[in-house]
Amino acid sequence: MSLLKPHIEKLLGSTLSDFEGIERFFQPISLRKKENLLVEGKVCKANYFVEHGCLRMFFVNEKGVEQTTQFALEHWWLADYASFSSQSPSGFYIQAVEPTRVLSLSYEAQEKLLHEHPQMERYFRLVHQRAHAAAQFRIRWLYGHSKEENYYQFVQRYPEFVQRIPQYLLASFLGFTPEYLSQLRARNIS
Amino acid sequence: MSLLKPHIEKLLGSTLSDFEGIERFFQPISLRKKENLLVEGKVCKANYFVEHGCLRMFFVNEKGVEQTTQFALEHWWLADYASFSSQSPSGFYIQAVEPTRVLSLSYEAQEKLLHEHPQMERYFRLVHQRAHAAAQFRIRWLYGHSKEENYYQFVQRYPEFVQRIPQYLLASFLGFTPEYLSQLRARNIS
DNA sequence: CGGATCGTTGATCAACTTCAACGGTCGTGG
DNA sequence: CCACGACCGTTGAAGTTGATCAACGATCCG
Repeated sequence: MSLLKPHIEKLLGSTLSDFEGIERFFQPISLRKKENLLVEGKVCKANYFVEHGCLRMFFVNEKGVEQTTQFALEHWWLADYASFSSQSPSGFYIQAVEPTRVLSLSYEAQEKLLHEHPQMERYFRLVHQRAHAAAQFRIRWLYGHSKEENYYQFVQRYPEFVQRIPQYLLASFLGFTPEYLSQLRARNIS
Repeated sequence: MSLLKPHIEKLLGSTLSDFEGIERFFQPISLRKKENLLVEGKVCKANYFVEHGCLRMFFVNEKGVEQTTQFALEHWWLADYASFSSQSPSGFYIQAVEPTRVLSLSYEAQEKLLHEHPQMERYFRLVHQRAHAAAQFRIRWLYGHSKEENYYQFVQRYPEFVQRIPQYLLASFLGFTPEYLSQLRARNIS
């Protein structure tokens, strides 16, 4: 419970007097590597705040290959928001990349939290606005460059993260095959 | 001013008694075809709600080609939220695809609106949550299929919209060249 | 030790781009 | 109202990018 309070305070720009009243809506969950928080076909019952570790969101395409669409590190919220909002079945998986600790805010808990603490509407408005901005940036990035350029830019921008995850996940996230990633790496060990 | 009130009421699930108090923060703007609301290098000063017509967001890549990343039709909000949130220069353009009428909510006006009408925090939280969900869906869609499949699915899903916009914009949005789109069409007039 | 998982390498192949050229249409100025 | 130019869509040839498939080596973990 060490990261959430400062995160809320940072976004709201004020110190929280009643964090206990907010905290009680969250449930901590510890995940082992490769453990799932959500599987395809199930409803995304909660919104997850990463306290420690790393989550990824992926789907399985028609060829049976996992396609990673998103990672979430410390401080980030993750859920399938289409599924979460309407409490309908999801087409995604959410899985721990490494041992991970999250705070889970269930759909019902979030409703009650927002009702009892209306200032949290503002917090989540800002969280989603930021995520929306990040998505716009991401889409631009996907359009703007070849896959090779994408790779180099990503490595340059997030070198520590590239160290942290296996290569096949990086390839999956960048939208190409592990074989192609190997070729890029081979070319560049110059 | 006909679309905004029902949209707010729909998301908040209640009727608005004081719409006049909200309305006054918005400024209507009429745009001719190809007129710009935002150009690269300028700050995205407002958040735009489309009343009638169609906007597109695009950037110019290093080859000088316009890449369309987003369209906004009636009921949709559009802004470069990274630029808007921090009032810093944008890397995007926002342009009218056809004669378009928007309601503009400037950054300062939005701040005041949210301060005076805190229930609007909930409204914008829901707007951004939906947009975030749409972005997740969009990213999945970009990853999931070849460009050819993307084209067919898009035409099937939004046939009326495909009629409405020129082909070179559709190609730009789908992430390929107008020439390739021509080939796809030629193949498929079967 | 043995099997599964991960990364690598190379050959072949399909998807898509690029470039160049052409025809139609639309709108604007004369 | 016509003519011209700009813009848009089309076609085809050649070139690139990245996928696929198959085989192999290394490493990790039981």
